[in-house]
Amino acid sequence: MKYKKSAGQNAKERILDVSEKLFAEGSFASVSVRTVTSAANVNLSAVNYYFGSKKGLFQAVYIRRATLMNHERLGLLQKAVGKAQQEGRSVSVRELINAMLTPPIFWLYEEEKGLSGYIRFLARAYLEAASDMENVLSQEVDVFDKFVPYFQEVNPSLSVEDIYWRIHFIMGVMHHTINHLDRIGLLSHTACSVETREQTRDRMVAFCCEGF
Amino acid sequence: MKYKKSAGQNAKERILDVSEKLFAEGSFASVSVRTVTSAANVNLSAVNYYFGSKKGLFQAVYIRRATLMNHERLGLLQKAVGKAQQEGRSVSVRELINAMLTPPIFWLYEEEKGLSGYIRFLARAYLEAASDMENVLSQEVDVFDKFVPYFQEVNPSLSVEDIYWRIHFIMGVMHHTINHLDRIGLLSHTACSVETREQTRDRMVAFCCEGF
DNA sequence: CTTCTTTCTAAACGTATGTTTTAAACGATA
DNA sequence: TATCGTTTAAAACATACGTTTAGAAAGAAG
Repeated sequence: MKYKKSAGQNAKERILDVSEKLFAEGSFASVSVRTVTSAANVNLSAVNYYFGSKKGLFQAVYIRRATLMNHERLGLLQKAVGKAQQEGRSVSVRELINAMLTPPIFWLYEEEKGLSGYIRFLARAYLEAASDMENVLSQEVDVFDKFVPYFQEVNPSLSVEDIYWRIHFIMGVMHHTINHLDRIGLLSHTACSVETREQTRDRMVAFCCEGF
Repeated sequence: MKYKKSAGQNAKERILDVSEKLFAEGSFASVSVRTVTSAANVNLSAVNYYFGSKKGLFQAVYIRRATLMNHERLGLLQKAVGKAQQEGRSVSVRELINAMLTPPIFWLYEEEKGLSGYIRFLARAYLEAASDMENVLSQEVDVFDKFVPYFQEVNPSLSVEDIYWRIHFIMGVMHHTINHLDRIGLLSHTACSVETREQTRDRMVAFCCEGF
C-alpha cells in the first residue's frame, strides 16, 4: 500500500520552493501558473494535480512554514520569560520585541534554505485581498496576542489599546524592512550598506524599544 | 483651435479616479482594464486612448498628485524651520517627523476628494516591480533627503547612516498604517477603534520620535 | 453647411490565463 | 508478469486579458 512517491515529493517540493520565491517577488495575480511550472521543471498540470488550484498552491506555500516561525517566536518568548523568572524580575520590553523580530529578520538573511523567500512571501501576502488571506493575518495576530500580557506587566500604565497600536507600529517596521531591505542602499544613496542580520535586528529592536 | 473636451476631461478624470481606488485595493496585475473602464462607465478602449497603455494609466494615477503631497510635506518643513529660526532654536525631531507624517495620514482620512485612495495607491505602488516603478520610489526619497540635514543638526551624534535607517523605519510605520488602518480593529480584537486623523498621527509621531 | 479635430463606440485581434481531460509512464505489490 | 494506485505528459478548453482598428458621433472653426 505504501508507494515511494520519491519523484512526486520532489516535484511537489520543487513547486513550493519555486512559487515561494516567485510569490515573494510579485503579486499573486502577476505570477502565472506557467511561470511556476516551467521554473520548477514540472508539467503545467502539476499545480492543479497537487494543490487543486493556483490559490491552493498559494495557501500551501503559506502553510508549509507557518507554524515554524511562530514556534520560534514563542520559543524566544518562553526563554526570556524563564530567564526573567530566574532572576526574579519581569520580562523587559527589549526581550519581548527581540523575540518578535529576531525570527523573521534572521530568516530574511537565510537565503540558503529558502527562508528568506518565505518571509518575503509572507510580508507580501499581507497585502493580498483580505478576503482570500485572512488566515495569514490571523495566525500572526494570535502569536502577538500572547505578548500583550507581558507588555502590560512591564508597563502597567499602558492601556491594551496603546499596546496594540505599538505592536502595529512594530509590525510596520518589520514588514517594511522585509520588503525593502535590498533597497535601503538606494534610499540612503549608499550611506547604508549591507549589514549582518544581528546589526539589522539590533537597529530595529532599538528603534522599537524607544517607541514603546 | 481650442476644443472644449468637456466630456473627454470628465471621462479621463473619471478613469483616474476609479483606477486610483482600484489600484489602491489590488495589485497592478489583479486590476484589469475592463474592470476599470466598466467601473468608470467608459468604453474599453478609453484607457489606451487616453493613457496609451495600462502601465501608462498606472503612472498617470501616480503623477496626478505626486507633487502635491511632497509640496505639503516641504511646506510643513519650511513652516517649522521658520518658526524655529524665529525662536532662535533648531527644529525639533517632533516637528520634522510631524512634517513627514501629517500629509499622508491626513490624506488617508480624506475619503471625499479621493486622497485616501491615492495614498493607499502610493503605498501599494512601493511593492510593485521595482523596475517599473522606480520613479515612485525616487520621488519620495528626494523629499526625505531634504530632512536629513535637520536631523543631523538636532542630533549631531548620529551618523548619516543612522539617520537613514531611522527614516526607513518611519516609512515602515507610515506604510503599514496606510495599508492596514482598517484592519487594526481586527488585530486588536476591537481594543483599537477608529480614531481621528490627529489621534492616529500623534500616535505615530510619538512612537517615531522616541525611536529616533 | 462644410471641414476638421477630437472623442466615443463596437468589434475584433492575438495572446495569455487557469483549469480539465486523456492517456501514457512509473513503481510497488501480489 | 499482471495489477493497481500514483505520477507525469501533452493537448485542448473556455475564458480573460491588453491592445488595435475602423468608423460613428460630437463639436468647434471656417
